[in-house]
Amino acid sequence: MKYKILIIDDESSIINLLRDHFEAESFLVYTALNANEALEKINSKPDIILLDINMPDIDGMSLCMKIRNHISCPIIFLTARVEKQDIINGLHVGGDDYITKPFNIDELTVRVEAHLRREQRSHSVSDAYFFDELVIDYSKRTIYFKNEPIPVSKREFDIIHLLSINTGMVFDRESIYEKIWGFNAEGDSSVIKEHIRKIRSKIAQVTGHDYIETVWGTGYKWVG
Amino acid sequence: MKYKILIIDDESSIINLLRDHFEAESFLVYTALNANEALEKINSKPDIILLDINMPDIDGMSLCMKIRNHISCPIIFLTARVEKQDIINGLHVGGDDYITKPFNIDELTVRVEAHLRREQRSHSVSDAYFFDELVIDYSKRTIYFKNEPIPVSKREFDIIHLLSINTGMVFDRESIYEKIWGFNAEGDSSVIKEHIRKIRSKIAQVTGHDYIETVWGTGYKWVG
DNA sequence: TTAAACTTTGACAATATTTTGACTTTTAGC
DNA sequence: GCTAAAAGTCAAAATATTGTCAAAGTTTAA
Repeated sequence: MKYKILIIDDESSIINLLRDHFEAESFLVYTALNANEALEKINSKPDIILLDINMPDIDGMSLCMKIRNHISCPIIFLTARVEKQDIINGLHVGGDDYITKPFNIDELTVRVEAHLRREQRSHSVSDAYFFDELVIDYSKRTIYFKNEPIPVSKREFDIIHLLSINTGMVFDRESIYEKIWGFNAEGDSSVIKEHIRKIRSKIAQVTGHDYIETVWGTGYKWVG
Repeated sequence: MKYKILIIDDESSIINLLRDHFEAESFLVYTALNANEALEKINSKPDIILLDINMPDIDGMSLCMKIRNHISCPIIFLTARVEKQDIINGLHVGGDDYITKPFNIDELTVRVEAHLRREQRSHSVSDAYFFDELVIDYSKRTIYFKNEPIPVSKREFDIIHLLSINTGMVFDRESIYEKIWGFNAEGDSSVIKEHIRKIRSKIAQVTGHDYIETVWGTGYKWVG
């Protein structure tokens, strides 16, 4: 499986340089010259993102925030060497990284690979959640009750996944829709109602218990 | 910068195991074998705390409360698998987490890292307000008393939220109405009377205490 | 290519909440 | 104590949100 990398920079010379390099390293490369393009390309679910925060027309930090609302992969920031120290500190956050321009492309590659390895390690662990006899195995995308699988569809599993790894946290229909269908998906978040109904019916049929609680006026949450 | 982790457990074998592991992961490790030590070590301002709630001489929950009065970092509870369900539920309050013993150390590490990431990203100190046994968890939009949720409606929670994050500050009905319904909402701010009544009744029924004080001729304020 | 499974849609029913208004109680000042 | 303004109470009406169903559209797998 090829890793997907998204490169966001307003200088096409840099984009081309990086594209050539990472394609040669057999990455699947996506690129964006501006914020709008970047947010569109997010839907391709990249494994890692390179983001230039010095683009003249764009506030790199707020773009970063928007990206963070949709995806949690590592982001490596490309910054000018003259960047203020407080910005640099802000960037070095939670698994993210930065590298100053002009950069050594080998160093960049090493960092990218380190992040991907680390991400993979963290995903390979803790890949199932247990709620008594209900087991949600995220790597197999399967739910079990007393070791018997409960068949659910793709969308249904996506919703169960989102809610259950955030047990207790309330999601409104809009944000479930945005997170799973993609932020610029067109359509009506009221489909969620129907999916929730199916999920509840399938799980309750087997377990006799409703794991999804409606928070009236707000959304739904998983209760363990 | 190294992350600081405080490990509280009465079994020194577990302490040593965790110390070795987290030092190898380049954490700065602080440890405590009992409640007093724990409260002393709090002054080192750890970024995350691991707390065994099954210590024989110590009530883990009340220690947790005391810790909460000093610091608002995430706490991961180490619990026995046999712990009662209502305790488990209570632990999920305020963005905290729990892991059952015997635990997989990689899974523990992943959770620790996830919490540190989340904390950094959201910049938010803690998304919950603790007063004695009453906990208002803003991200979950839920109120708990002794770990039992008290159901409140959307508007009710909005009002509780506004008042409680500004404990002691008096709001007149007009300004509550403006802040929650929107400044150009048409309607009568006397609805607040009714909502306040419902809130008081719901909370008092469970806690026996009225957290909203009427300031006659002026408005209402939250009293902690 | 076809059949089955999945996803989406829209109308409507079922529920829960919010608001209203008439009424009672409490309060501060006279 | 008396009074007027402020706050509290209650139940019914109005409104908003969520649940359900069947049918149509779409994708997937054999």
